[in-house]
Amino acid sequence: MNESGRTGIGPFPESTSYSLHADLRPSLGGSLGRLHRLWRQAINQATVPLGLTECRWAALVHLADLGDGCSQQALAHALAIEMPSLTRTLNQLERQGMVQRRPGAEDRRVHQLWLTPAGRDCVQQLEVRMREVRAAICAGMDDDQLNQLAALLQLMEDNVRNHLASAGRGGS
Amino acid sequence: MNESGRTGIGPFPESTSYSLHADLRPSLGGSLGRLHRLWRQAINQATVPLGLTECRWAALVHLADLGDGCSQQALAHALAIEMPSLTRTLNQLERQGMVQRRPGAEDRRVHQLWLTPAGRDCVQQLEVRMREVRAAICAGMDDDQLNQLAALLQLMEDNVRNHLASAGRGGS
DNA sequence: TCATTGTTGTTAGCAAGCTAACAAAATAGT
DNA sequence: ACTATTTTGTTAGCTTGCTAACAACAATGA
Repeated sequence: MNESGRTGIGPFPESTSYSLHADLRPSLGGSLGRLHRLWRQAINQATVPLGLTECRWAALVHLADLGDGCSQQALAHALAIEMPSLTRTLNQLERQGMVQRRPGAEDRRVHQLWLTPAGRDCVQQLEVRMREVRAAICAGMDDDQLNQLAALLQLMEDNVRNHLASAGRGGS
Repeated sequence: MNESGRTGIGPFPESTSYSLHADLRPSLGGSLGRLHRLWRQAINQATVPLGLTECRWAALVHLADLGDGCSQQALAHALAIEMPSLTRTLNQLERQGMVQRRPGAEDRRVHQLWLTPAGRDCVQQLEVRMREVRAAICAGMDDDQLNQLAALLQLMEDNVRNHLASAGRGGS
């Protein structure tokens, strides 16, 4: 079962040396992607027993955060995904009895979202498990480093959004 | 067209305040996912004119890095994706005339991978464009910060891999 | 009032990750 | 030498991101 004793996965040398602005190979984006995939895998491992996958637990947790009665639009924005992706996820969650869509009283276009008691239960369990995974993943990092990481990620996110916006309007 | 003048996308307050280890809401993983999606979007914008999408340009660039003649196994590992995902990507690249599979001389199971001249051309253009995107995204960050970021990402990646390994063996 | 435009959500279908199950070749064990 | 296991790659089919096109409702304006 591949017991090579290294941190890495296979029998390959871990050629993950990052370089500076100047001479870099294009690995930072790749690093992000890898970490994201691995993280998802870890959370899936912890949440599959609850009958949830990444997009479903993420939707539940963010919904709990936004509060009952919020629109799908708002939830999609919080998750930074597009509406059709959310539609599908909510269909699944509704079928599982975690979430309810109710027609909006004011504006009959919107579907207001409500956590069911089962959904609320689930969120509680989720938070416990996610805290565990996160603790494991952030092992060896102190609060300072976490804050720096968060700040850098935020800065980069802002930068990409700006870049996308300007390039989208005809900046080549 | 939603010109609210903020960095964010919509008319929503940007509630992205990160907290410390202790009291956090589970947003760091989400932040990673968002950044990864946005980054991909930016690169896609720049590389679609070349007839490439994320997984294809990533494969090309890593193949160029590993050198001609490497196995699919090795490339899959470098990309941190599974073999079936790579198989599909390589089928596309082969159809596009960027890459060639050749039967391995020593071990007839392996397919050795070779960049065609067209593929090599493409990699060169890719590197230029990716450098641009990357420069935009890393605006306002100095080498120190980039190094710290890379180190933190690497640490977290190692942590996840360890966590996955131990949880996989029954550490749950 | 009635037509035009914008917003919310849906359906349909593509992209690219994954696991499971397999064939073919190499390697190990008896 | 012959069987059993491991490794490499493939196919099939699921998940969850996306865009495009649409229906239903709201808001705006002649």
